[in-house]
Amino acid sequence: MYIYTSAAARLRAALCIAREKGTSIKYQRHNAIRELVASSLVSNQDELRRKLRRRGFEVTQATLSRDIHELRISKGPGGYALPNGNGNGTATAVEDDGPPTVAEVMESFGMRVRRAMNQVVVRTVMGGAQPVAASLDYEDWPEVVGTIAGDDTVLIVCQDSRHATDVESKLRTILES
Amino acid sequence: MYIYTSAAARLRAALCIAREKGTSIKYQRHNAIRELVASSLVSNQDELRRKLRRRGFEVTQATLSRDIHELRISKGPGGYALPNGNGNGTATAVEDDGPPTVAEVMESFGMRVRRAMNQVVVRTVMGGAQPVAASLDYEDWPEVVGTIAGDDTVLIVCQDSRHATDVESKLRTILES
DNA sequence: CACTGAAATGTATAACTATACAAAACGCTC
DNA sequence: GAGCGTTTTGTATAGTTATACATTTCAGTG
Repeated sequence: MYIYTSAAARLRAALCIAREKGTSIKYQRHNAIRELVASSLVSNQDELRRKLRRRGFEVTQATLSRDIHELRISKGPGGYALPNGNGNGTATAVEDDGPPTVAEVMESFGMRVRRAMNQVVVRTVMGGAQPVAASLDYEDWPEVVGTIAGDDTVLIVCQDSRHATDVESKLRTILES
Repeated sequence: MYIYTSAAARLRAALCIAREKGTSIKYQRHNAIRELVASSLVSNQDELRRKLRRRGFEVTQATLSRDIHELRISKGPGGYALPNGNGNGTATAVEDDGPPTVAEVMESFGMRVRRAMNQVVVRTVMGGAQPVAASLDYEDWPEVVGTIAGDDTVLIVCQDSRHATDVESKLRTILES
């Protein structure tokens, strides 16, 4: 069973927006899928479902199977991929209001979260560390003393172990949605 | 149950040919798969299995799943497809034996190893930090929570001080050997 | 040749994806 | 709002792919 009430509410709200903008909710979801597939590793449809849920799209695996077919997305050794080469042309029309949130970039790039003492280490897809660190810096979490990012790893330094544990669980919640 | 006798006979015959040509039967099958995938529509692994059987290769779906993985073939709306664009160039020397080991890169680049609390800092020659960190990530040592690399310094975050000491000594051993 | 470790394969099944069908939501017209 | 054809979605399940484990084959070595 799913949480029908909140889902229904969310759907209605989303539909309201959709009508105002003249775009269907399905079309918006397709754009979100393209974005996720292009910028992060998506290994199966259930993973995609969880990532979409964090963005407000709550659908079942069956719907995603249909979406993927309609978008002509293919699956290979590196997870799902946009159609051949120019898979971007249609990917536009993505509104970005200000810097992305930690939740957003973690959904897109985050892979693993681990803690050691007062530090938290986040593994991301290649090139994902900088955006994650930037969003953390921007949101300015009180537990976080500072961040350092390489190519696919972010080191988050916290006040102490307890705060690190808090940060770890917050990030892990986002990731596991 | 399958017809073991004829299968066995065919295998032996094929192996005989294989030896003469100096190529393994698996390699021959891989080439046949590439050819079929490139020139005809293959929608699933069972179809591929039947097509291969006509060419004298009698294997199960499981083996084909492994072959497809090794050949880095992807599946999309148009059936299976060879890897990215130049699907042919790779025809030879497919299996590379992965990234270099930590030992190899440390011998090449490593200069000094020091520890502080649960962290280990490795100094390398200029530009050596990334390869060292990459090999550490690849080998996925259990004591290591994560790594971050600059130009000539790698920071290795470990579970705790004890693990960091272990890592320190392992790296130092490589360096001094 | 017997033994040994590595590589390749088959079997059985878990994991994942596609689809038939039914229900709901939509966009119309009246 | 009621009626009606179309579109979208969920449910249940069939279809497809990946993988743990066991077995067989292969290449060396003593």
